[in-house]
Amino acid sequence: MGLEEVEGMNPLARKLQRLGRVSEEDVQHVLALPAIVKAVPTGHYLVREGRPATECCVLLSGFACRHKLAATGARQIVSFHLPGDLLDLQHLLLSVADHNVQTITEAVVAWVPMAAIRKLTAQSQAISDALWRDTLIDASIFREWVLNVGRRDAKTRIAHMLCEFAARCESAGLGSASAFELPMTQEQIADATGLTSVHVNRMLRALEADGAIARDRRHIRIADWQNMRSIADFDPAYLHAA
Amino acid sequence: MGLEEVEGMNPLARKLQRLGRVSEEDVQHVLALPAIVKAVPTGHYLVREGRPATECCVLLSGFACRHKLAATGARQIVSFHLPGDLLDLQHLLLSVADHNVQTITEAVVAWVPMAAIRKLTAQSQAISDALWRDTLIDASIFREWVLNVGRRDAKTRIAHMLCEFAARCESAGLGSASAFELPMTQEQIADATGLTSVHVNRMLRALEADGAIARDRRHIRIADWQNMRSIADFDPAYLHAA
DNA sequence: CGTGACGTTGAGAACACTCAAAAAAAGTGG
DNA sequence: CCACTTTTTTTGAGTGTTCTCAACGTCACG
Repeated sequence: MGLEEVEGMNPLARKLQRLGRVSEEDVQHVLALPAIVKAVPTGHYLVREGRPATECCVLLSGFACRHKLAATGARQIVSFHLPGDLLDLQHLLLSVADHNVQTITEAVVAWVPMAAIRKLTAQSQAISDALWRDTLIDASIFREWVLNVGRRDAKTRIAHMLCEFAARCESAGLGSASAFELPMTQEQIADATGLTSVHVNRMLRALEADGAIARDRRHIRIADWQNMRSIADFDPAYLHAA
Repeated sequence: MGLEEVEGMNPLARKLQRLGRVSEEDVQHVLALPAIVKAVPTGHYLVREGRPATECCVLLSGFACRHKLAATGARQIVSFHLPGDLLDLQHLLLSVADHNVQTITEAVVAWVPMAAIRKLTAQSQAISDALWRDTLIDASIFREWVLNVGRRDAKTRIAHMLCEFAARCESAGLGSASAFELPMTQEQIADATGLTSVHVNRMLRALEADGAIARDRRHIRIADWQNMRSIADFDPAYLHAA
């Protein structure tokens, strides 16, 4: 089964179109890449630190996170991933993985041989640019996370993470930024923000008490987005979405 | 004055050779790029957040840092840069800067028009790969910084920063990793590690008291590198230097 | 209806922060 | 080269945000 046979609007095609001036023909070339599509369960490792990668994993549905471990065993999530995301473009040019990628929900992924992608990037400047641009946007998000974890207090930090997730979901066509479902546990939010799950819990309730968000289970509503932006110190410029 | 006229072994040429299979001819093409070389003082801004960038800045001598500001005014340094580093390759494909770049010492920089670089990357796959690879390594370092700031305690965090800086200096040919000069103030170390300068001072003295490092002003000696690696939780794999 | 994962709450401890001030070093100008 | 200023480093005392440990509640699922 190939990428072009994925049901519904292909999230990868959508993402490519967002990334730049990629022609319809180029998108077709990408979707024609040889791929093995698989359904994987929650918690499944897609990339392992220290392992060489010869295939590129595309997330077609579900959510994933990228994480690293400290010597103490503490885990730091360095990014979350949505349908359409290319999960290891790094390995197009870096031979060994420096982090793990793991699903946080059930997911459907496509495995594409690196060699096939390299061939395509050599042929099409537009595709090469789009993929490079994608890795640059990832890097921009990492920079923002360094700031988030390094210089914001717990409440702001969590609010920022929520804003970013909401904005990215909306821009990926997964629904509205003002009402969405969180796929991650509070412990995963903790690992992403450099806090403990206990403190994440307290701060989520504090955000709720402040009226910044409304919660029902994992469902989040942001009634006043301008207010939330200000509480979260969130300026979406770093997402380079436009 | 062009890049090829820089005195001594050109740090950019050295870096390109480290980045991949770039032929002597390709290196010459890079050095032949039109460039305006300038000496700039300490604290000079090379890139400003929010500004579009049409030129790429190459650091030829001296040191620089990349930083972002939180709404509270707190500053987070997200990376340090050494001679040979390309300071805004991001802007090859992202039109607006999402962070600042500022010198932390006197420096000499070369300004190269983006258009000229784009032309070169379109012509040579090897150069394009080398530059893309450089941005991917930057991203890997950002990921490590998220972990460093998010999940390591203050002493480990500072030790890690020192190890990284030492390793990068050595690999850039600026001297030995076991004895080097720090170009940054303790306040800048604080901004890079998400701490206060007061606490950085205490932790540096603690590292000294532990025998992990020896200091004289900004000069650092690491007698037992294996010990320091272990204290710092430092594994250089993420630098993808090999 | 049991079991395990996830979320919630409380009490006490700790790591890092704030404020403040002095000492040392590095620039600056006469 | 010395007096002066500014920046950087160092030290102390008290505070607070976040952590740790521990327990209990709740929900999903078999």
